[in-house]
Amino acid sequence: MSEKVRVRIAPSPTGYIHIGTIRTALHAWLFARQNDGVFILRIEDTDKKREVEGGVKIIKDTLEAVKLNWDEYYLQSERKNIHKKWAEKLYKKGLAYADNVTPEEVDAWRADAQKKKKPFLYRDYITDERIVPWVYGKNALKLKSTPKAYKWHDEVRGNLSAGPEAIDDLTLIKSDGYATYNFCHIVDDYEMKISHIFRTDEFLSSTPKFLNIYEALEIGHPKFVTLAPIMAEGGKKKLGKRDGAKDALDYLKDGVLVEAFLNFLALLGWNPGKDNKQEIFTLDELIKEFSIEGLGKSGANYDQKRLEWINGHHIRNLPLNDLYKLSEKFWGSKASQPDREYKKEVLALIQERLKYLSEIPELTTFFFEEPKVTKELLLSIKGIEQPQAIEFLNATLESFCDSRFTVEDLQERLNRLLEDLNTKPGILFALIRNAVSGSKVTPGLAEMVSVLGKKVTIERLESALLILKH
RNA sequence: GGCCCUAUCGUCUAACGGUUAGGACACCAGAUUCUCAAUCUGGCAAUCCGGGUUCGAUUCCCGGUAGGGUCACCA
Repeated sequence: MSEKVRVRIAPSPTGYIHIGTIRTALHAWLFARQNDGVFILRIEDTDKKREVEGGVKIIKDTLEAVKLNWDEYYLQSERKNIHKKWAEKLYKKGLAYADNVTPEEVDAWRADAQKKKKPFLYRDYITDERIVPWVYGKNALKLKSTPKAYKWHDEVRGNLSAGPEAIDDLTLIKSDGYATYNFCHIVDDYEMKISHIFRTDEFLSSTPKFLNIYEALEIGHPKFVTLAPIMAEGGKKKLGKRDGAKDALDYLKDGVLVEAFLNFLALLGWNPGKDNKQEIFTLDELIKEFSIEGLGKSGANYDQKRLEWINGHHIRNLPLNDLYKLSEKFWGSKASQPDREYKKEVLALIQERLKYLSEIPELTTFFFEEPKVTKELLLSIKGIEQPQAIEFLNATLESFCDSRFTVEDLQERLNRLLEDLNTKPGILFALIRNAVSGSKVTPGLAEMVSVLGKKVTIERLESALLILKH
């Protein structure tokens, strides 16, 4: 009784892909991979007016970038004749019709319904006199609906139902010959033997209309897996492009790791259950743990802070070499000359501080260029005066001169300086930090100085002394 | 407005009639012989409201309320 799992993601090429689409795709993909099933990419490009140039490529590039590989690919517009064939079947059976109603008239009907505070149902307004022969490519074909109540099951929402008032005459084939989504997704899902439809909330209320079409077509339907919507941050609205839903690719450009991104999205509306409190998942773990039972019914807010936390975890969990590979396009222009070994050492120092790879330049500037050190900065440490600062830096210089610049050796010398100078790390270390980096925020002092190297460190200490003396 | 869906800490969520309502993010405090992080420890903090059913409701039912969705020759 175990039918082959075949799922699809069906985006339309209308621009960039936002995280809601990726989340739906991810859940479907995880389900397919877990069950040794098939993940299908079907481009829903039957609305030629809304289609944007390069839209298909954007979809493919985005899915590839987030590692959601597909096993089969279809362009819906190429299936025009198949949709036509199924539509003709309905037409011949008298279950579909064309009419001579103008768009203006429909608008007027709609306005009328609105005025009467009633839902607009086409079937309430259309009359037999308006029916005309259907000419493919010339006029539109509509379903002659059969109003009735429906009960159905949703894998996430449970048992659902709707009354006959939810049923209406949907357009099946547009006058340009292309099928509408409402019609062709049903035909295509059937022909492609889709087992589960992963989709979001917005299709819930049209499900009875779809059931009406399935029935007219005399075919069964896949299982419905209706995901909760993703809500805009802080807001109570469904997250959409207009609410600032970002291009999924933007996250990657900001240095969100793909695995972190998928980890974050997978957890939006899904959790591994009561016995598993895991929050950080690798992709393989997600495939293993994912389950339809773990999907939630209520809308989830998109939480940037949570994404940052998850991304930080994934960054820290990465072996240095892997992180370096991923980091390559994030280094600033000033870091172009130095060799990769040096950059790796720098990276190791900031690995546990990174939330986004895009933070690399700002955290590492002083490793690659002369810092701007000012007298004010050097004397900004409370509890230190100019003469003392000069004394401290001189002592440090003297001590560092014959150091081998290993972290251990430097740490020892720093500790000895604390004793010799009878001061606290909060003062001495801060002074050296400022002198060497021009920054108040850096990695650990000994580690940082070790990576900077003897030559650079000595130079910077000397130049800081000069600044102080003026 | 009709219809459909949803409702637990600020946020993501666990609980499938019996728990001191658990975890995580965020926030706050402390620890980590230096800053910022990271890490560890501790703290703050929730069942939308009103009725039922039941010995017992976060959980089941009904009604409110709130939010979302939908009512296209868009998907």
